[in-house]
Amino acid sequence: MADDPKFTMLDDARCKAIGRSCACYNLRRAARATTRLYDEMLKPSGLRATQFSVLVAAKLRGPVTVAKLAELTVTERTTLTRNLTVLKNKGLIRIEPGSDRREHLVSITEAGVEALMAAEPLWEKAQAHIANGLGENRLGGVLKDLSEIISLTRTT
Amino acid sequence: MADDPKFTMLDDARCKAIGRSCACYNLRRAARATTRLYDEMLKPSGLRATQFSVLVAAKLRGPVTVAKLAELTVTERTTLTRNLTVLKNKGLIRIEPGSDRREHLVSITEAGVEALMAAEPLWEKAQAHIANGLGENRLGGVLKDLSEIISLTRTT
DNA sequence: TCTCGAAATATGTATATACACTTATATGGG
DNA sequence: CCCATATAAGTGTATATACATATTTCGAGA
Repeated sequence: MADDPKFTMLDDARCKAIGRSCACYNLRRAARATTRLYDEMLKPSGLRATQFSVLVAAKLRGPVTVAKLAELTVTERTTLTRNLTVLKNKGLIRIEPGSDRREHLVSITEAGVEALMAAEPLWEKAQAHIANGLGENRLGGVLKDLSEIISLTRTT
Repeated sequence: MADDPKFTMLDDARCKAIGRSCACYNLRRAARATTRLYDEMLKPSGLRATQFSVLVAAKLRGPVTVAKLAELTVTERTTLTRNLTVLKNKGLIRIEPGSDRREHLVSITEAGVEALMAAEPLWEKAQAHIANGLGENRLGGVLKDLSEIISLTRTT
C-alpha cells in the first residue's frame, strides 16, 4: 500500500509538477504579464490592450453583429457586450439596430479609427519588446516557460 | 506620397496582420478558451482554474506572505488579495498575522487539501484534453495559432 | 522616546470574464 | 391572424485583474 499512487498524489513533487506543467496556469500567467506590458505601452493612446484588439476586429469586420464578433474573437458573447459598452461610452464604436431588429450592428467610429492610428506605433513597440525578449524583466521570467506551454497545447 | 506607409497604416491588410500577430491578443484569447475548458472540467470539485492554481501554490509554499505568493505566481499583489478572499470565505485557506504584524501568512487548510485532492484527477483530464488536442473544438481553433505566439514570445 | 519614512497589506474604482437568466424580436404552423 | 418556439442581445451576479490610494505596522535616527 505504501506504493499506492493515492498516497503520493499531492506531495510536494506532485504539486510542483502540476504548477510547472499546467497549460491553463501558464497561459493565464503569461497573458497577465503580457497584458500589463501592452497596457502600459498603449497608455498614451488611452486604449487598453483588450480595447485595441476589439477595435481592430470592429474596423476589419464591421458593421457586424455582436454574436458574429464574439465568435470571431473567441470571446463569450456576454463578455463582448460589456467590452463594447466601454468602447461605446468612449465614442469609439457605434451600435445600431440591423434590418432584423434583434441584431445590433457594431462598427468603428471616426474617433475609433483615430484612436487606432494613435495606438498603432505604440502597439508596434510593445510587440517588438516581446519579439526581442526585451520585456523579459517586466514579464517576471515567464517567457522561458512558453515553449513548455506550446508543447502541451500543440494539436499536431 | 502614395507610397508613404502612413497612408496604408490601417488598411485591412494591416489590421489583419495586427490581429494575427499580436502576442497579447493571442495569449489572452488562448487563456480565455483554455480557462473555459478547465473551469468546466473542474466544476465537480467546486474550484475554478485560478483557485486551483492558487491552492497548489499555497500548499507548496505556505505559510507564505501575500507579497511573496504574488511574486511566485506573477500576479499583482492586490489581485491576489481579492483571490485569497474568495478562498478564505470558502474555508480553503487560512490567513494569519505573522510575527511582523504587517505580514499576513497564507496557508492551505485541511478542507483546501481535500478540495485539491478532489480536483486533481479532473485537472489531469483537462490537461490531457489540451495535450492531446481533444479540446480543439471547444477552444475554437485557437491552438494552431500558439506556435506563432511562441515564435514571437521566445526570448532566445 | 518621538517622529518620519519605509514596508506590507487592504480598499476604491474600473475593466474583463463568464454562467444563468431575462427581454425583445422574428418566424413558422395552426 | 395568433401563438409556440427559436434567435439575438442584455442583465444579475460572481470572480479575476490591476492601478491609485489609504491604512497599519515597523524601524531608524533626532
